[in-house]
Amino acid sequence: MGVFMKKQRRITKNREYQNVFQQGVSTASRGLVLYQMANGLPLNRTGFVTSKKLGNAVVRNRARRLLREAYRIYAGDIKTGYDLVFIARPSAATFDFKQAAAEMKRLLQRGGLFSITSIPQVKK
RNA sequence: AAAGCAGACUGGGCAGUCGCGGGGGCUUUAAUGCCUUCGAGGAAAGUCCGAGCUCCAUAGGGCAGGGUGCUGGGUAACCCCCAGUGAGGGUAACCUCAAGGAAAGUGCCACAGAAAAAAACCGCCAAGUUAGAAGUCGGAUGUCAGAGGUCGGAUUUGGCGGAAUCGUCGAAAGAAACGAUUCCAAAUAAAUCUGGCAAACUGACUUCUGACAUCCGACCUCCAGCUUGGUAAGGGUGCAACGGUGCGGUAAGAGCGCACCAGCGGUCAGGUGACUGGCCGGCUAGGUAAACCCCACCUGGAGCAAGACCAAAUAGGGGAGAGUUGACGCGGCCCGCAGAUCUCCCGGGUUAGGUCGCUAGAGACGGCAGGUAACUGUCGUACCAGAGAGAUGGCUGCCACCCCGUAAGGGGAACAGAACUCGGCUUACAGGUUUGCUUUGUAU
Repeated sequence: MGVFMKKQRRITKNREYQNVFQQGVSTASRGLVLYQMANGLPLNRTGFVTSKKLGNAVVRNRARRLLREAYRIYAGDIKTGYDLVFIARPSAATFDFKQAAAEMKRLLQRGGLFSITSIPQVKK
């Protein structure tokens, strides 16, 4: 469980982000945008984008942390081999943890990323 | 107790659980895994000053440019801090100040106002001049009133008055004051002679006095205009008007004189100094230097994406020596440095790929000593974030705080996130704790 947020599992290069944005598939909800693209690797990599439209540095840091925690809930239930980029839209600045988790679950479902055997549950 | 002033501190706590980044240890070739430990702020913010550090020439000389600007101290340094001085504000505690030079020069001072620097618009005063008015005095003429005098003729004397000439005056025209001569006339006076009855009213003439009118002259006063000069007391304008107030003084005024005050210069005393106080002096100098400028002091540029090393790909260079020209470059210019080209030697540069820089420090905490203080010295203690698409978080429970509600309960909780490191400044900030002081009120 503890390996899902390590550095190898993160997208770090600007070039990789540009690849996902240009070649990936996007899904959007009121507070989030998800870009997904198969990466050909035996693991998933994630990136979280919080632009200055959200607010000051404190607001951006909190949004990114909430998204990371929310992703941690579902990481074990997702198909492998994808690069995922979550972008926070301005309304995400006021999210609490439950709202962030619900939004992410909807996006992952609409992107068809949950494994067939998994039954997604919001964990305590 | 209320209101206020100046500081200091704090910025939810505890527990459980799941995570993240760094260090250390164990295992492992490595990865992985396990254990342990550390992990946001008073402003981490704005990036406004000052430094360290790095590269450019070792950061050098001159000019230009920039900065600072009461004094003394502190500091690695400062546009910072401390203690003072001065000015302004506040009843006070206390607060504020870009606070050198305006008799070095130049400029500017909107509108208004005569005038914005060495000023005369109004006003005030004097003299001259023109015209007018009133008054007083004198003269001439006329009228009126009152009082008085005179009234035939001749002669003599005196002589009012008038004319002419001459002299005096004047350049002259002329004037007519004085003198002389001549002539005219003679109201009338006196004397003598003589005539007549000679009176009164009226009348005529004349003298004096008064009043009135007109004219002339002189003086004085008033008013108006003009000219010349004096005057900065007053008016009005303005942020500001050529020191202020008072008394004297003057034609009117004025530092023209004096007293006090402000300011200036000198001197003495105190203070390291800014400055303060006393005395003396001559009497006056507008403001503006965040206008140019002058003076004193300081000041090279770029910045951790600095910069150093490594790796792969691509395929360009670098160093040393000589050296015309001095193009390009080093910081805006000059000097200077460096330098086109040739010879020799060597392996580099670019690309946000990696590693280092990169967290032991002008540091933190505590004690002691020095100092009013800023701060400094010394001793002790501990090691206290270090990422790189960027860690420091999620969930749950209890307690504490604030708001709503009778209650159960519900809701809220500021400003804000390290990015090479320090010292400052500025700005933002819910609530809470605390120290000293001031004013007012109450009680004793």
